[in-house]
Amino acid sequence: MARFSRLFFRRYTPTVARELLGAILVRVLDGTTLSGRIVETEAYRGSDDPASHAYRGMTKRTEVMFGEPGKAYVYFTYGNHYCLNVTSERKGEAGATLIRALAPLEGLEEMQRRRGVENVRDVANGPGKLTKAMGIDGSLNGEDLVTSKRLYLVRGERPSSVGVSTRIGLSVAKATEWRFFVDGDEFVSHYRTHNYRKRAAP
DNA sequence: GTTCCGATTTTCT
DNA sequence: GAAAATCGGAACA
Repeated sequence: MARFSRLFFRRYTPTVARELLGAILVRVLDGTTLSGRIVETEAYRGSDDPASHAYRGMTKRTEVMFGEPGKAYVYFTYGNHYCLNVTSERKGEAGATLIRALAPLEGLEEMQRRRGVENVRDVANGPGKLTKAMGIDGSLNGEDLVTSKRLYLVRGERPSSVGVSTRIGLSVAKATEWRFFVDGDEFVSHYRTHNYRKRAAP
């Protein structure tokens, strides 16, 4: 189970976001291991990306987006949900990939319990859903995914076909196609309404 | 099946 | 004071 190196994350964010498809997100919680295959991501950058939290410069919240690549950026939104991102670009340059959906692997029953749903498809097919399923909250903001024992990423089989679309839930930069997903995967969110557009080369 | 709407609180202006 | 990288339930078809 090989992890990604720091250098993997120290690159152009849309590239990192696309190459994270197929990787396994692992959460170790109270001795239990929860994991899932990443099937949907979105890229956010800095001063050239109006949709990014980092667009107007560094604030307390966006500090980690400007820091060392390969760390967890966890933020709270809509008064209810946490979202998990992985930082990228070199130190000083803002960048993060939002993990939007997982295909559950290990610890499915525990994740179903945490989510309060039976249907496997509904366990982690959204950014707020997967953090709840895996017990990820603000205490993991800044966690180093390259070295952490409680939250990390391992390499997985890359999908043969990758879909591309605009990002979801934005009021600005609506035309930028920085959402990536495993083409045809049942665990991708908004699978009927946003799985359109051209496909990127594998 | 799709569309619409309210919840709830942090963050930044 | 407004908006928010969302979710789930209700209504409708």
